Amino acid sequence: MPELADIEGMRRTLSTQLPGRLITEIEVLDAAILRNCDSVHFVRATIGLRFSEPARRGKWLLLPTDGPSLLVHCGMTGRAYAVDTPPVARPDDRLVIQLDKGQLRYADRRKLRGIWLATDADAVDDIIGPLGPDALGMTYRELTNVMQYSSRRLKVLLMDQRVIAGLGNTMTDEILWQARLNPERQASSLTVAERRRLLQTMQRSLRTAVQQGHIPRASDWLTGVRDEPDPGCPRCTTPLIHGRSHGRRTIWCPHCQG
DNA sequence: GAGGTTGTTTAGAA
DNA sequence: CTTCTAAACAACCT
Repeated sequence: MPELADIEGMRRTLSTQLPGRLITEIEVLDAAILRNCDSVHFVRATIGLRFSEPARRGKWLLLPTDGPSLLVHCGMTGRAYAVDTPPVARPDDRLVIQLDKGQLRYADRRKLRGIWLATDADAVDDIIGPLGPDALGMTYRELTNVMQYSSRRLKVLLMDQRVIAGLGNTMTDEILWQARLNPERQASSLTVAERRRLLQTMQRSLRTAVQQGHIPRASDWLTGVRDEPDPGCPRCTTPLIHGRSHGRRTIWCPHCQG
């Protein structure tokens, strides 16, 4: 589920539901997702708070209130969403925040990350840690700054949240495929034209994904075929290469991305 | 049982 | 110093 576009989709939806809502009750179904406090402290600290406008930083979802903020990181399988009426219980339900109208829920199968409570802006920064500029709306100057002297490989650099915030494994493969750039290239080896192409492709594909509220799985995108057993390139049908960058699955077309 | 997965952090090697 | 690798976290799928 969660990369920039997915998180942005959650934020956009929650921004129509959450502002002004009052927390009346907390149901901690699995305390393991509370990362910097225990259930008792979390309940005591949050009941009576009123939500304001949700925000996003990279893959972090920020849920501010008139008091402390809830910081949500969905890991690989998390999802934060609001409902009017309680849905049928599911095994991956972790937290239910009862509101004066409806519920805010957090579901997460694997629990790789979770929810932090931040008392003020400094605590927010401490918990989130250093983040590069957000991939959505990144400028050419920012991209050049992080790339021109880096000897790291392209894909690994793009996925480093301290360098660029928001890109995950799936979108990074997609952007590099659309821009016809090999993920193993050294970042500093890109020409000005290639960097401009990378930036334009990144912004165009991210905007499309954000509009849909999730990463598209279109047949003319790499995302549409990457989970097939024997995928061919959607552009030229050449069998795609499966590799590994920084321990992560990496897929590219040996013809288009040489 | 083995091996894989949309994320991040850590230890240790090169 | 920088960069890379493997493993860990956890839970489910094939």
